[in-house]
Amino acid sequence: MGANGREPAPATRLLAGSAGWLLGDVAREVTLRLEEALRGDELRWRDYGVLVILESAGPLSQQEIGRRLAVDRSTMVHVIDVLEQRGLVARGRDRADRRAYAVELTGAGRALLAEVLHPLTDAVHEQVLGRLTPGERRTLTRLLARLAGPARDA
Amino acid sequence: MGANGREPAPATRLLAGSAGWLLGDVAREVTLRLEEALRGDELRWRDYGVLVILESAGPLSQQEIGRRLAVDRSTMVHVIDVLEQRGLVARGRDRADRRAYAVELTGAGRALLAEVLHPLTDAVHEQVLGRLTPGERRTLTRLLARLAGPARDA
DNA sequence: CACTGTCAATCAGTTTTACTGACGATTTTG
DNA sequence: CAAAATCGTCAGTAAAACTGATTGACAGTG
Repeated sequence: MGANGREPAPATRLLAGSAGWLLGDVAREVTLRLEEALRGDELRWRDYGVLVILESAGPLSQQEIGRRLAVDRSTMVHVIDVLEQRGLVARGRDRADRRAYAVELTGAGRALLAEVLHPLTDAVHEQVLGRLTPGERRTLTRLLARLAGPARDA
Repeated sequence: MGANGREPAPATRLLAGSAGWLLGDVAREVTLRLEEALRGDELRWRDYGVLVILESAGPLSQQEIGRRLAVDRSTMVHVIDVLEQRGLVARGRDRADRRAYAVELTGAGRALLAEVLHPLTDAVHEQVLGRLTPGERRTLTRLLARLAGPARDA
């Protein structure tokens, strides 16, 4: 898994009024919990990410998936290999560009997401975000969406 | 550095109203930019994390630092080795428990933080958080602080 | 005080993981 | 059409992290 084994403590306490550090702390915690929740299904955070992206965006090339997850193209080869062997995704050919695959979710992949993975990860998010009221949560989501938005200079 | 080389795109667009995913996206971007900014000083994100923690919390054992960063104790050995060789931290002995080190910042470490690293990372945070108004930024910080707070069940 | 169990740091060895550079096939550009 | 760029792949390499064992220190037991 991650590293330590035990529950992580925040990296900053006093200082660090900086939202950046807090962001890192919270994200690290979410990632650790997510990895733990997914371990039973022999999936890593990144595998789940691939499935979620395909679910929301439809068929994509391996590189495009990797770009969205900040994963190298050569690494994506093996990631998709495994998911394909487990029948969760399929490598179709992109008609417009025969160099690229059009990786897409299979029915089994879609079903696993709906019946197992989403409930699992929703629970994790609930654990972490549970301290906020629904209104606060909406506010947080809105602010983060602004930050995650497109093209922030270069 | 991270992986891809180029600018990362958000992992989720449509779906994913879930704050958890957005959090991951934004944190990933901050991390990538931070790594890039620190590369000139031959430091990784984690090294900077060690220095920041020591600056704000005072001398700590290697394990405690690792726990706060979710880094394994055996990995911390080498991390501190390098920082010590560069004269940024010093391994003192913990008087109360002579099994543990009391790792602390040196003057050089403190100076590097103040004169180089903090300005560098502040700039990164500014790039990413720049889309928010000061008021929104305060709100975000407050919400994240609640999430990063102590003891969220087990 | 000898004895047992625990814990911090370390180290050697192993495993995992990620990147590099090159390649064929294909597309795009000039 | 020739040249440059792109997608996926793979072999080799480099780096990073974990495992288990060891040493010295601490805490509690009888």
